[in-house]
Amino acid sequence: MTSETDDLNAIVRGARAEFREKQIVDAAVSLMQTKGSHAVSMQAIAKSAGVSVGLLYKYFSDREQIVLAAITRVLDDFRLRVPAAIQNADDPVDRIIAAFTEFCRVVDEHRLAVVLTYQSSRSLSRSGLQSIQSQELATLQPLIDVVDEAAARGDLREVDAGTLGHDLMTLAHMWALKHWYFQQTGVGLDRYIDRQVRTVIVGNLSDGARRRVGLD
Amino acid sequence: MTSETDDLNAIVRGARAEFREKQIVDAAVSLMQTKGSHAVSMQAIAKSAGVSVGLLYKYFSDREQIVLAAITRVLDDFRLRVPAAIQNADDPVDRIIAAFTEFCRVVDEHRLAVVLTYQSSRSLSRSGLQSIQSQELATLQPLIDVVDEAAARGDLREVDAGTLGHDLMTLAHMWALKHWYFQQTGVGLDRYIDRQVRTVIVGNLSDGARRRVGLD
Amino acid sequence: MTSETDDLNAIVRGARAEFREKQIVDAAVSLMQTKGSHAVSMQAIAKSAGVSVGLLYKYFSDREQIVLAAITRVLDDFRLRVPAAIQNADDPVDRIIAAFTEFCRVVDEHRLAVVLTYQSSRSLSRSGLQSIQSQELATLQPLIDVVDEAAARGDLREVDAGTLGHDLMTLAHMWALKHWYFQQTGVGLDRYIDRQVRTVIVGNLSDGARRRVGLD
Amino acid sequence: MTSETDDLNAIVRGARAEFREKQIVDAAVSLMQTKGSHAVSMQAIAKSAGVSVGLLYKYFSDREQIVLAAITRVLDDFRLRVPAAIQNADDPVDRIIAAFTEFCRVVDEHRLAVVLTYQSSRSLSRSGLQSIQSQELATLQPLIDVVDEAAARGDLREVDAGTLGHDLMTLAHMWALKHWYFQQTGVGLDRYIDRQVRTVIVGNLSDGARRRVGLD
DNA sequence: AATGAATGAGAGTTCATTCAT
DNA sequence: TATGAATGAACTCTCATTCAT
Repeated sequence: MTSETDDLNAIVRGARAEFREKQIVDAAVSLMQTKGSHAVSMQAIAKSAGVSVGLLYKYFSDREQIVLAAITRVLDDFRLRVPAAIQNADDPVDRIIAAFTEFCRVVDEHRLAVVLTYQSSRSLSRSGLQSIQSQELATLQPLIDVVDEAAARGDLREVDAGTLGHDLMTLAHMWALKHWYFQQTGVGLDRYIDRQVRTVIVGNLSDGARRRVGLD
Repeated sequence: MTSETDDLNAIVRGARAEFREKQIVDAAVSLMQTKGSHAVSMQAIAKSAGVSVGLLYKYFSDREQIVLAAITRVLDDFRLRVPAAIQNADDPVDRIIAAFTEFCRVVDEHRLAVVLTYQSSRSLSRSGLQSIQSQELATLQPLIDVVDEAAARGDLREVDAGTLGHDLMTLAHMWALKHWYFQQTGVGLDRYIDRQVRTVIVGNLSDGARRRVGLD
Repeated sequence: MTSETDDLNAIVRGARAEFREKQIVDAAVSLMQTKGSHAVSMQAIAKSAGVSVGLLYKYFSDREQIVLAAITRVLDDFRLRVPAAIQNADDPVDRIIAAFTEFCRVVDEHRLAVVLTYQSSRSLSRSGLQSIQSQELATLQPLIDVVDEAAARGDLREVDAGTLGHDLMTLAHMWALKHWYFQQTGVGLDRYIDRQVRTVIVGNLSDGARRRVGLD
Repeated sequence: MTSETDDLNAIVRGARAEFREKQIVDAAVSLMQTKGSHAVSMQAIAKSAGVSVGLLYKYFSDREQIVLAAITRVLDDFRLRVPAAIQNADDPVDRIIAAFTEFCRVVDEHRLAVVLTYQSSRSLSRSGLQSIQSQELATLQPLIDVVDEAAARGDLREVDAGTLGHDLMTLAHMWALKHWYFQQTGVGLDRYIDRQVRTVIVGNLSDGARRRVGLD
C-alpha cells in the first residue's frame, strides 16, 4: 500500500470518527434532554444513535466521556458566538447588550443541555468537573470584559464588573433552568431578554450612558 | 381499652411517625448532599438512619417520596424565614434587602440541598415535579411582594416586579449552584450579598430612595 | 422485643448465613469443577444454587470471594484429616505413609477443586493469592513434620525433609492434575499410592527402617 | 506468470506465514505469561504483535488455536532439548540426571507457559486438550526410556519406570507451578535440581550404581 | 412497628468474531 | 494480504422493592 493511500485512509478514518462521535453525542444529548443524564443507559444511547454498544466504547472510554462531550459541545458554542456578537456592536453599552442577548440565544438553542450541565456536576469525576468548570469560566470572560470596557468608558455606575458579568451569565442560564416558569408566565425569549436588560443593565448605567442609549 | 388510651396511643403513634420521618429524611439529606441524589441507595439511607430498609417503605411509598421530602424541607425553611425577616424591617427598600439577605442565608445553610433541587428536576415524576415547582413559587412570592410594595411607594425605577423578584431568587440560588466559583474567587457570603445588593437592587432604586438608604 | 428473642434471631441468622454460604459454595464448586473457574458466571452459580444473583453478593463481596471459599474448603479438609491420620499410626515410617495416603485420599475426593487451586492462581488478587498460599503451607507442614520425625529417629537416608515433604504433597496433587494420565494408563488410587510409596518413600529409608517395615 | 514464479511466490508466502504465526504466538505468550490466558484479549494480542485483529483470524481459526500454539511451542522445546541432553551423557545414571536437569531448565525458561498449560486444561475444547495431552506424553517418553534403560542395566532398585519417569516430570513442572514457594524459601534452580536428584534419583539407585556415581 | 433476607431487572463494560474495504 | 470498524451477547455488580417473620 502506498503512503498516498495511507494518507487517504487516515483522512477517511478521521472523517468517520468525527461523524461517529457527532452521531453518538447527538443521540446522547437528545435522550438526556428528555430524561435527565442518569436515566439514559448506554444501551439506549447506542440504540438511538443506530450503533452497537460496543462502538460507543470505541469512541468514548466510558459513560462520563459522552456526558462531557455533550456539555462541551454547548460550551464551545458560547465561546464561538458570544465574542462574534460582541464584535458586531460598537457602542460599549450595546456591546454588553449584544453579548447578553447572544448568550441567551445560545442558551435557548441548547436549553436542555444547559440544564444537563447543572445536573451533572455531582456525578462527574473530579477531573471531568474541573474541565467543564474551566470551560465555563472561558464563556464568562467575554461578558466580564465587555462590562469592564464600558466601566472604563464611564458608562456604568460604580459596579463590580465580575459580579455584573457573572449575573448576566447566571440570568441567561436561568432561562433554561427555570424555563417551566417563564412558559407558565407566558414570557418568550425576546421579552425575557428585554426585561433582563432593563433590570440589570440599564439600572447600572451612568446617567450619561442611559440618556445616550435611550432605553429608559 | 378506653377511648382515652386510644387517643393517647394515636398521639404517641403520630409522634413516633413524625420522629421516624425526620430521622429518615435527615439521613437522606446528609447522604445526598455529599454524593448527589442518584448515588444514594435505599440501603444506604436505611443504614445511615439506623433503621431497616423495610421501614423506609412504611413511611415513604417509594424512593421519590424521600427525595421530595428532602427538598420540601429546604423549601419550608424559605417559606418560614424569609417572611419573618421581612417583618423585621420597616423601610420598603430595607425590606427588599432583608428578604434577599435572608434568602441567601437559607440557601447557604442548605447549599447542597438547593443544588439537589436543580439536579433532581429531570428525574422526578410529573406530579413530584409540579409539587416542588409550586412550593418554589411560594418561596418566590415574598420577594415579588416586597418589590411590588417598594415600587408602589415610588422607591424603584420603572422596573418589572416579577423580573426583579425572580432575579433576586435566582442570584440567591446561584450562591449554591456556583459555589465553586465564589470559593475560587475568594468571595464570602456577606460580600456576595453586598455586591448583589449594589448590583441589582441599588441600581434599580429611584433617586429619592437611593439618597435615603445611602448605600451608593 | 426481648433480648432473648434477639439472641434467638441472631442464632437463626447465623445458621441461615452458614447454610446459604455452603449452598452457594457447593454450587460454585460443582460448576467450576466441570467447566473451570472462568467459565462459570455469577448467573450460573445463582441458578445452580437456587438463589438470586443479588443474594450471592449479600454473602460474598465479589466473585473472587466465592472462588476463594471454594478453595479454602478443600484446604480445610487437608488440615483436619491429614493430622488425624498421622495420629492413628505409631511407627515413624508408617506415619509418613499414613500422612501421604490420607493426603492422596483428600485430593481424590476433591480432585477437581485441587485443579481449581492451580488454575486460579493467576486470576486471584494479590491478597487472595497470599491467603491460599499460606493455607497451603499449613497443609504442607504435617508432611514435613512427619518426615523430620523419622529422620530424627534415623529411619531415613540423609535427605532434606523440606524437599521430601514437598515432593509428597506435589505427587498427591498430581493425582488430581494428571488424572487423565492415570485413567489412561489404568492406574487406580490405591495402586498410585502404593507406587509412590515405593518410589519416593521406601527409596529414602535407611537400611534398618527398610528391613523393619518390610515393604521392599 | 511462469510456474517458476509461482513456486517462488509459494515459498515467500510460506515464509511470511511462518513469520506471522511466530510474531502472533510470541505476543500471545508474553501477554499470557504476565496476566494469565483468560485476561488476554484478541485485541491485546493484535496490538502487542503489531498486526490487526483481522489478521489473527487469517492465521488462527479462533482464540483457542493461539493458546494451543503457545503451549505447543514450549512442548516442542522439551521434545528437542531433553533427548539432546540425554545423548551427551554416557552412563545410564548420568543420563537420567541429565534428562531431569535439562527438563528443569526448559521449565525454568518457560516457567509461566508451563503454568499456562495447567491453567488452560479446563477451558480447552476436547480436541485441543487431547492434542496437548499427546504432546505432553511425548515429552514424558524420554524420561521413561532413560529410566528403563538404567533399570535394564541393573542400576536401579526394583522400581516402576513409568512412575519414576512421571515423578521426574512432575517435579520439574512443580518448579514452575510452585515457584512462589521456592522463591520464598530461597531455593534456586540449581539447588532445586540437586535436591530432587538426591531425593528421587539417588534413593532409587542400586547399591552398585550408588557407589559408582558417588553422589551419596 | 420493625426487620432484613431475598429478588431480578438493568446498569456499565468487555471481547471474540465478522466483514467491507 | 491486511485492516480495523462494527457487532452484540455475556459478563460482574447494584439497588429499588417485596414479604415472611
